[in-house]
Amino acid sequence: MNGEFIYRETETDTTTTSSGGHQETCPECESDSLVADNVHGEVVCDECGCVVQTQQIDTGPEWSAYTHSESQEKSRVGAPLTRTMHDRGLTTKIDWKNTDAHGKAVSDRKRTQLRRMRTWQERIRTKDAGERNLQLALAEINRMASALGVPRPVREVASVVYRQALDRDLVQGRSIEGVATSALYAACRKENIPRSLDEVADVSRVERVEIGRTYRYLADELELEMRPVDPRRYLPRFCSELDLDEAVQQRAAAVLDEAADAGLLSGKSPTGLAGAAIYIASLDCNVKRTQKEIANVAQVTEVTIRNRYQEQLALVEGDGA
DNA sequence: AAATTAGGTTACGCGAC
DNA sequence: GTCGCCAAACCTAATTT
Repeated sequence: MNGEFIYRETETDTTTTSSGGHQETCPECESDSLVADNVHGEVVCDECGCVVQTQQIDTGPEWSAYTHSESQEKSRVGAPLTRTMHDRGLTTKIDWKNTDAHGKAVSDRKRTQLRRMRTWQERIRTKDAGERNLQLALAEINRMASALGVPRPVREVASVVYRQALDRDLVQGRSIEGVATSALYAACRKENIPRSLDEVADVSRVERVEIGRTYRYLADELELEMRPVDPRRYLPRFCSELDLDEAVQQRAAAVLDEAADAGLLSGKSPTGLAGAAIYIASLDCNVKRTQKEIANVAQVTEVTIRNRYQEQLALVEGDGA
C-alpha cells in the first residue's frame, strides 16, 4: 500500500469516521452520517449539523505537498523502497489463473471479481510506472535548468511538456533524458528565455542531434507551435556577458528591427544575428568589441558574425543613419 | 583585426519505395 | 519508416588586406 493514499483526506476534505471511533451515530437525530472535519478538528453530523466531538486530532501530515515529488520527499511513512526492482517492490501482482491457492477452480462470481481486480491493478501499476518515469525526468530537468540558470517558470513548463509527452506515449522508444532535455529546450523557447540548442546540449547527457530530433518530434506531436526565436531575446544576456551597457543593447535592438523589416532574419541563426547586431551597435557607440569576442559569447564563428554584419550594415547605412 | 575564399559538414524537406 | 538527395546555412582553415 502506498503511503500517499493516507494523505488524500486532509486539508479541506471531509471524510466519514471509521467504525473504530468513539461515536457512530448522532445523539440528536440518530443519523449515522457523522463526518470528520480535520481542518477544524471536529466531528459533525451531516444530517442535523450538530458538533458531536471537538478537539479531534488531525491525522493528516503537518506539511503540505503540491507535487508528487514533494510528497515523496516529505513523507516519512510508507513501505520500504528498493531500487533493485523495476517497480521498487511497491506494486502487487495478480496471477492470471482462475484458481485459488489450492489450485481449485473458482466460482464464476469470483472470476469476474478477479478480472476486475486485474484490470485495476494493471491500471494502477502502469500509472505508477509513468510516475516513476516522470520523477526521473523531472530530476533531470531540474538539474539541467540549474546548470543553465533558467528561472522557475521554465522548469514548470518543461514539466508540463514532459507530462504531455508521457500521456501521449511519445516517450516510447526514446530515452527519458532525451525527451526531458527536449522538453526543457522547448520550455525555454516558449517562455522566451532562449538558450541555444548548443547550450542545452552542453548540460545534457544527450547528443545534440538527438535533442534536436526529439524536440522537433515533440513540437510536432504536441502542436507546441514554436516560432523561431526572436534574436532580440539574446541581446540582454550577450550584452551583459560582453560588459556592454543599456545604450548598446538598445541600438542593437534597433538594428535588428530594421533587419526584421527587411526580411533578413528568416532562416538565419538567431544567435548569429544578435551577435552581428551587437557588433554594429558596439561600433556605433564607440565601445567596440572584436568579432571574435562576440562570436565567443554568441557561440557562432566570426565568419557567421561577419556575414550577418555585412547584411545588416548595408541596411543601416542604406537609409542614411 | 577583419575580410575573403574554398571546401567540408549538417540538418531539413521532399519524394520514392 | 527510411532511404537518398538537395539546398541553405555554418563551420574550419588558409590567405590576404
